[in-house]
Amino acid sequence: MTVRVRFAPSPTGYLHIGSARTALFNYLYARNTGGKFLLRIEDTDLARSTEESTRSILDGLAWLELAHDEEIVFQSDNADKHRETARKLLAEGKAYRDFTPKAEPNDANVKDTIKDRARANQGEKNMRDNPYRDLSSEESDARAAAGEPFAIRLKVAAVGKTSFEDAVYGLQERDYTETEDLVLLRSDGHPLYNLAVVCDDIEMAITHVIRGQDHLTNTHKQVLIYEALGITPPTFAHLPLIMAPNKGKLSKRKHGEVVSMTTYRDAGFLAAAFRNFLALLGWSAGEEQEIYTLDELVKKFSLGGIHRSNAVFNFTENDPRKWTDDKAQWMNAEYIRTMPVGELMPFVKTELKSAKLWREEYEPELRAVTETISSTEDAGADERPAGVAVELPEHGSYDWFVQTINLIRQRFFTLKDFSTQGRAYFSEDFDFDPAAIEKNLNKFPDLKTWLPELADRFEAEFLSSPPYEGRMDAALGGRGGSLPYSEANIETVVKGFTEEKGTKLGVIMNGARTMLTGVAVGPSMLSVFETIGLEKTLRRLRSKVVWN
RNA sequence: GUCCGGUUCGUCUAGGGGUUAGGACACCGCCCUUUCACGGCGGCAACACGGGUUCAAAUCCCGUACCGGAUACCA
Repeated sequence: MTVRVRFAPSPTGYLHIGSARTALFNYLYARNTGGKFLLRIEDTDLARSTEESTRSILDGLAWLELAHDEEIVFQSDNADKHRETARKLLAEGKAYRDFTPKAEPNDANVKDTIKDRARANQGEKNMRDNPYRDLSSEESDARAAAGEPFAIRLKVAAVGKTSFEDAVYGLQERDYTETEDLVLLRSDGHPLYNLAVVCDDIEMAITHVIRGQDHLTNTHKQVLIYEALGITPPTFAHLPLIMAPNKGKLSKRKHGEVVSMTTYRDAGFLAAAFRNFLALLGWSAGEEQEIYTLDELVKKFSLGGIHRSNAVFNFTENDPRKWTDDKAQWMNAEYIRTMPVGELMPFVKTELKSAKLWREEYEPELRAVTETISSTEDAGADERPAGVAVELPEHGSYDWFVQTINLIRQRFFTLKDFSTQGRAYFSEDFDFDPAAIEKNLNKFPDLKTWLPELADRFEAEFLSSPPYEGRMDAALGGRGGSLPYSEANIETVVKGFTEEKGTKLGVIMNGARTMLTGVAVGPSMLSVFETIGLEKTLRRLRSKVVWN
């Protein structure tokens, strides 16, 4: 029997971290077993469901690249079938009409109301004391025919228990006395969640239900419905919950953006990195590896590796550096620094494009490196040991653009960094970090004259030379010196200059870094000089904009 | 309240009778270095508690505590 699993979100908000992880696990299980991963939108509660939410959830799944098989099922489309099923159970005497008038819910905090009621009823409530439970079918029919409103409830036996073997939590048992005669159909004819889910799961031939642990008690109710229908329930696998840092519930309302998938997409996270992070929240392969390709996750995933205890998703509100989980951030940085450049390149392109920093002349290089990677995919790029940095390409084997991306990504955390911290590599219009100015320039006022002097020295010594001449830094029209503008030569010249001035190398280098890139952090300054190119180096060292 | 579930470093976790209780992130220190949020090396840091069973318990059993979930004519 082929495995068929489904991800069944209710469209009442964006895709949040918990559901994203549920979707991922379903996806991994389907791919691992060669089964199907289906998607069902549980929009039974029309009042709360919105099309916008559906779209947002679909966006989130698309971003995570969790493609579903087959058509999306909208639960509301099946309402007639749900009603029919309820009527069938009624006709068979497995359900009954409850003519009790509907109690208006106290909207304020439903949860508390329910809790209070449950507490109040404690000890004396008999789950089988509904006066309509044993009404004769004649009387029940007559009252219904007379137009009296009724809900349909499942008739749960007085003695016995439901049980099922959960793939994660093991044998689960619940005495019937703990389960009320649940409502299948509302008095307005609306099918309720548990009925709808069971009907749809049967209809979709779902073999494994993988969902959050908060559904554990629903499962008992659903098992009851399966039994009434005479159908063998699927295998259930309940997932531990993802909690907020205070171990409380992670909620959209309370925690907002930090739990939304779109936040991570927009913050410059790589889907692959976030997926990797998510996979390790509540599941482990039982080994010490941290970085997994999707293929590896698919290969290694098993329900047995799912934990039983909840996991905390750590973040600190109002701390820009720790706004989300440390490990998620580290994971993303790790991917950005170590994934094959060719794989990273399309994302960089998108980022630069949206910041209006992309130039068509980068395109051929991008294509070259992307193709190189994909054509050697099986042989090398993907086989690199996890966590090991990709070696820089041979000098000159790639062009300026790829070389530069490869250089600057070493210190980046998100895709955003390419257009913010890395902006000076692609545009003349970049900002200066005030902290960098303070630390690297203002503290050494001599730099105001020294740096333009350094520019003069560069101009006298260097020739704008291969492989970085031409296109990226305009020729100096023969005014330059004769040395190639390369790291080794730059080092000699800068060291000589530093000695003349009787200062420390760091002072000159850091000052130059700030002038050239606007920030205080980056790769080796010698590489930066070379990468920025002679012409821009001269112009930026002589710039007056930061001095006042 | 009741039912169900859980509890290993701050966090994610490995380990399921004998381990110096391992890894990752974070943090701290040192090294590299012109800086740095890269890299290298190192450090800090955990079996919730109490009883059993056993030669031996983080591991098995019972209880307690704490945390979480569920208790709807919501999903």
